[in-house]
Amino acid sequence: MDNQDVPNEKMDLDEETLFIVSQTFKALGDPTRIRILNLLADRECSVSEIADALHLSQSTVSHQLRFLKNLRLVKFRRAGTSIFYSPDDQHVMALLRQAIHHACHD
Amino acid sequence: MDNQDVPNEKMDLDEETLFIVSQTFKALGDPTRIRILNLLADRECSVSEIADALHLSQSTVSHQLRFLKNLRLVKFRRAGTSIFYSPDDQHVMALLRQAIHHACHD
DNA sequence: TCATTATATGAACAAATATTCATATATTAC
DNA sequence: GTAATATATGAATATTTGTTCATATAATGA
Repeated sequence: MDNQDVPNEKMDLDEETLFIVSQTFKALGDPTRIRILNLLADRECSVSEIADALHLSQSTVSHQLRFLKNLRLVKFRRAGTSIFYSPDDQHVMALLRQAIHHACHD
Repeated sequence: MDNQDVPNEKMDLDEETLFIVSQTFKALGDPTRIRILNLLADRECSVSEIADALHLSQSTVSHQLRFLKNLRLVKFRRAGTSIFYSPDDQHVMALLRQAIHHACHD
């Protein structure tokens, strides 16, 4: 029932693929980033909205958003002095959704 | 086309779920552990087989296997003096397979 | 029992990481 | 222009993490 669309290719991982995959999972391996992405999955948010919603400092949120931005996991748009962030990688968001689903139901 | 089986539940993450999810992704966030799991996805292996196949020291492999074992991501069976490891969490293996697939094809 | 082989483990170390604090940058309103 | 607000950034710090080295444990065969 899981992942009919992902063929079970037996492959050796080349250096680049390995790097991308580990980077991706590393991004999802921190509670703060998970909470941020989970919030953005629900709605686009400004930095201060994220900080307020998750009880985090502005600096912490900004640092983590830079991390996520560098990996192109989030995108942003400016609106006045605010900057609104939203998810930008559906594959990674799917991984997160799946992991949360499994953690909740197993 | 992705993840029809994972409903898009908007949920706040409780502490425990957050911990499980971040632990899971942390496990997948290291190149060495990815290589080990990717190898085990193909075939059951002893510690020394893993070390040989991936050009890692016995100690490194053993330490990482303990890590994966603690999270119940791998299981093992003894055969003489050898111990053979294999995957023990189909959900996590599915996440890995998906991530590799996406990294290769995007 | 003793030697051999395979694996596990603890300590030490270096490298990576997340957060905080202070401050810089940028936009808007006046 | 200046003040106010929102966000970004760099340095410092504490913690976590991955590997190595040395050694311990466990099973086998002579």
